[in-house]
Amino acid sequence: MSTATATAPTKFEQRQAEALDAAAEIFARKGYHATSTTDIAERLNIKQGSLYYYFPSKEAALEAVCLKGITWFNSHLQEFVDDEQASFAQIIDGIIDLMMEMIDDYGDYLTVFHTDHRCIPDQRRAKAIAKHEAVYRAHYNTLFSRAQERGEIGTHWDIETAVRAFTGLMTSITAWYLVDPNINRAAIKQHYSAIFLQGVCKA
Amino acid sequence: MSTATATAPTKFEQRQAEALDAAAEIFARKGYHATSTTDIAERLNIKQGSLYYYFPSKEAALEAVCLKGITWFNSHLQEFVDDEQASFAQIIDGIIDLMMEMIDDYGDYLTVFHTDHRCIPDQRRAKAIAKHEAVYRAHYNTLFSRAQERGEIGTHWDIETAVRAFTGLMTSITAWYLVDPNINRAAIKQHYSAIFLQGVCKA
DNA sequence: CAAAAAATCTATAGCGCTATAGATTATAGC
DNA sequence: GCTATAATCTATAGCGCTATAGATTTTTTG
Repeated sequence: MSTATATAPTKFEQRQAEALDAAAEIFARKGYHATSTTDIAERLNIKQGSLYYYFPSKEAALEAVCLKGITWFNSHLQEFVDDEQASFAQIIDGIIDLMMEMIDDYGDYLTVFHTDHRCIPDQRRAKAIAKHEAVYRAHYNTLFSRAQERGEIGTHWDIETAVRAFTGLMTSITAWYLVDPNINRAAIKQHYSAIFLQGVCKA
Repeated sequence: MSTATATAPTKFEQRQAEALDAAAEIFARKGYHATSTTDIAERLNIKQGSLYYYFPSKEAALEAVCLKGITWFNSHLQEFVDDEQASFAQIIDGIIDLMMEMIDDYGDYLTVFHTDHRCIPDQRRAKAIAKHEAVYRAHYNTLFSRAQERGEIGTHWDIETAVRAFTGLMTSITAWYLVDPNINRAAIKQHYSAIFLQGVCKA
């Protein structure tokens, strides 16, 4: 019974996850370099040195935060790739929803990934993050290429440009939403979806 | 002749501008907190301490960089506000051009503003930057409201949402362009302009 | 409850960085 | 060319931060 694949998290793992949350929260608020390990420890009501029971280094914590964020997003993006029935419009709406859900539930992780993933030294980032970034781009490419083949995106569109434009819009949702979480979700979704779909699908 | 308004820059001012360029360059590459004053000094071929002949502090340098960037952009945005003849489509194309020009000529300043302006402590940022950010938003609001009054933007659009979406697209141009400066300017301009104009103007 | 393991604390070594002060070299003005 | 001013250098004080080591407290387990 102990060798089951999805074993319940140990107490250590739970606490480690709390530490990760704390790190994400403070990194998101102050930026990686501007947060001290003391800041994170205070958030957990422990002393600075005790943090190192859960992480070998501040940098490892950043890496873990970035990894958790992009892994979560990729796994959900995968679901759209797997569902070959959905229309492009449904997919776009779905991804916008997904992004908003991520902002609600993992906003700090998202922020940290966006603003600080380049603080991870190149060599480590190549190992830890680059693979996931490639997956993320591949998923978008698959979805957009498929739409183009089906005639849902004009043939004159360069897929990479369309993907860039879409992710740019996604990022601006993030920036907005994080500043004012009371914003009208439905309105954002409707407008952004309209902008993108009408821009890319018609003409 | 010495009291003329636009007096030629003194040697000191020239060198100070060089120091600003160096700071912008390194800040843009490594981020504010990750760059040391030694890094900046080396770029200028002087010793670390000598920097303080041109700036009272590292933070003041950051503030100056951010200020120069946003001031440049605002002054050019002003030109669009002043030109009441231009169509919305012309304005959007013009702003995209403007952004690309800024990326070419002041890319580092733009990057630093985007990624590090929040490193300026709140109190100082309120004094130094906030005013310019308000101008920037006001200009966009003016341009977009005017377009809506003229029927160039659908009446169901919330101006602020449209502005956000547009600036989000602008930011993604920046991110892209900075990674690969050899990209096809004309193609980007055409596609982004199309996405936005068709999304906002029709329907 | 006793012993073992886990979690946290205390204290500090050691590093790198910012900013300053005073000395030094280069430049400009007469 | 001499003097004054500008520009840069050298040296360092002093701070805050990361990471480690060993002591200590808390929790688990038999």
